[in-house]
Amino acid sequence: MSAVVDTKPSLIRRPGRADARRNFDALLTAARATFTEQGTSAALEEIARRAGVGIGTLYRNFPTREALIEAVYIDGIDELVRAADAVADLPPWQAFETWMWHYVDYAATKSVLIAAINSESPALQSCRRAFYDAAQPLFDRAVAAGVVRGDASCQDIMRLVSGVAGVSFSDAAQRQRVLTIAIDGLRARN
Amino acid sequence: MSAVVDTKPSLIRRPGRADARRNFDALLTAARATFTEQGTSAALEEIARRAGVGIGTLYRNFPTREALIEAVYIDGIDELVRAADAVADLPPWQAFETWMWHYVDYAATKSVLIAAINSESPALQSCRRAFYDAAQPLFDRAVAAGVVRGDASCQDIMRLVSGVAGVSFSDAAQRQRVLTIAIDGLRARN
DNA sequence: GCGTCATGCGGAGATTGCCTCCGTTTAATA
DNA sequence: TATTAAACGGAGGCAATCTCCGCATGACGC
Repeated sequence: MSAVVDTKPSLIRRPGRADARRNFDALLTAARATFTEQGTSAALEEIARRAGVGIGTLYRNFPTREALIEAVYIDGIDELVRAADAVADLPPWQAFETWMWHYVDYAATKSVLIAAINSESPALQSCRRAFYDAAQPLFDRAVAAGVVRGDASCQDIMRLVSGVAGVSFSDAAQRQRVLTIAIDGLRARN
Repeated sequence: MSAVVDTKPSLIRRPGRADARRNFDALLTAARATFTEQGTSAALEEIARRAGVGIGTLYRNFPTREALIEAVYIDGIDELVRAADAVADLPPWQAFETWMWHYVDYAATKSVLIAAINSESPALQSCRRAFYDAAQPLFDRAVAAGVVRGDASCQDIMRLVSGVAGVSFSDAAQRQRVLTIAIDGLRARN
């Protein structure tokens, strides 16, 4: 039996050795910050520097820039999946809508990352699956209750919303307005 | 009075001298192809090589990578603006919808470019304006006829659709389905 | 504790792409 | 055809990417 393990359940596989894991996490944190500030073409050497490790360590953990971006992206999905539990006891439409807004916030900040990675990678595939598994029950319940249109799959809807969320709006009000139209359009016609 | 001018009316300013204009167009064509194949971080030297010009010529016409991407992007808007005329004599909803699908096709191929440019650049601003000027009449007519919901602006709707179009779908059928939901959601509730 | 060894570290250096600069070439005009 | 303003293009300096390998260190059995 293993002792107390890593804090995160995590969709990403972290290294086994303590120092390696420490560096891995530091890199991920530094990468998230740097990508957010400077975009996905930020210098990898700076990320290594910020993380306090050598460039060699960065490349050992993430052989390509894409692998690093992907890891940052995937890392963020965990919380989202967990957020699905938190809304489970709300009424169908409310649960669905609330979580959808969570998702919107996430997709907005991460759309830059999505654009920079090959979405066919196996790691991303399984990550997406975990994500849809979290979304599906909320969706099913809402459709069963007749509050969400049933002529589209859950996946369809997630893509629709993520697409809209990824657009760069001129101001927060417009973003709110457009997303409201999009989400509102998902309601079943009465 | 000037003699017969350039073929394109164009939102982009092309150089005056014949050889320069030839190179400018060749670069734009090469850039479009290369960016489509390899993404926006493709080697600029390769683009120059494909266009059959020196790297110096590329940089003279497009001082930064962003300027080149922007030019490719803007270049594509022209056709879209012209397509708005072609649908002018269809019935309101049909005109609106048909053009929207034109837009969808455009936005899908160009979403990668949008992500890579600073959308606050003045050239892009005025380009966007020309674009909205083409869209607005179609939208107004559709709203006046009561076939499109009036609680959103034309701009709101374009952003919504472009966002959805930019998502990478697993197959064409899903893309079709999701976009149909999005566009359908714009209809006025009966 | 202590030895051993597999695993991870990190930076020097080769490679590749970015961008500038300036001597040469060429289209336009009279 | 001569003049000249504009454009051409690639050599070269600089910066970032990525590999490689000798050194360091955490894990584990004793």
